[in-house]
Amino acid sequence: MNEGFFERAWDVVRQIPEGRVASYGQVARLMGAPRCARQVGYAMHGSPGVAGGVPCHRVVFADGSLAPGFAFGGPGEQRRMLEAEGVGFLSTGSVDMKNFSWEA
DNA sequence: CTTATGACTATGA
DNA sequence: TTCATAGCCATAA
Repeated sequence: MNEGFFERAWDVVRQIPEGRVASYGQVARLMGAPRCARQVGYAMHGSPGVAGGVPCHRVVFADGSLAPGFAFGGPGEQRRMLEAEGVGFLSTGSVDMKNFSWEA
């Protein structure tokens, strides 16, 4: 069951429930690599996308910020998708992790 | 084998 | 508060 590092990251992201967000460090920790947040982000870059079962749009920075410039069709697009799932945002433009951080 | 890169995070100015 | 830098580690060349 040992697949590549990337596929393991996708597997964790796949477990993120709708209307919830997780930070790269959180995903990295759940996959057994708490120091590999960067590699998780890189895995999202190489992810098959939401159509492939990897809701990379639910993965955000540790402070709730979104990935600038590398969103699906635009930085505002990712925020729009999260809002559509019920995720709340702060006036700072970051996700309200205080209430929507994935706990699992 | 070594070097370079990067959708991160923590810390300091 | 925002901006810059250092550290971390997997992948590619």
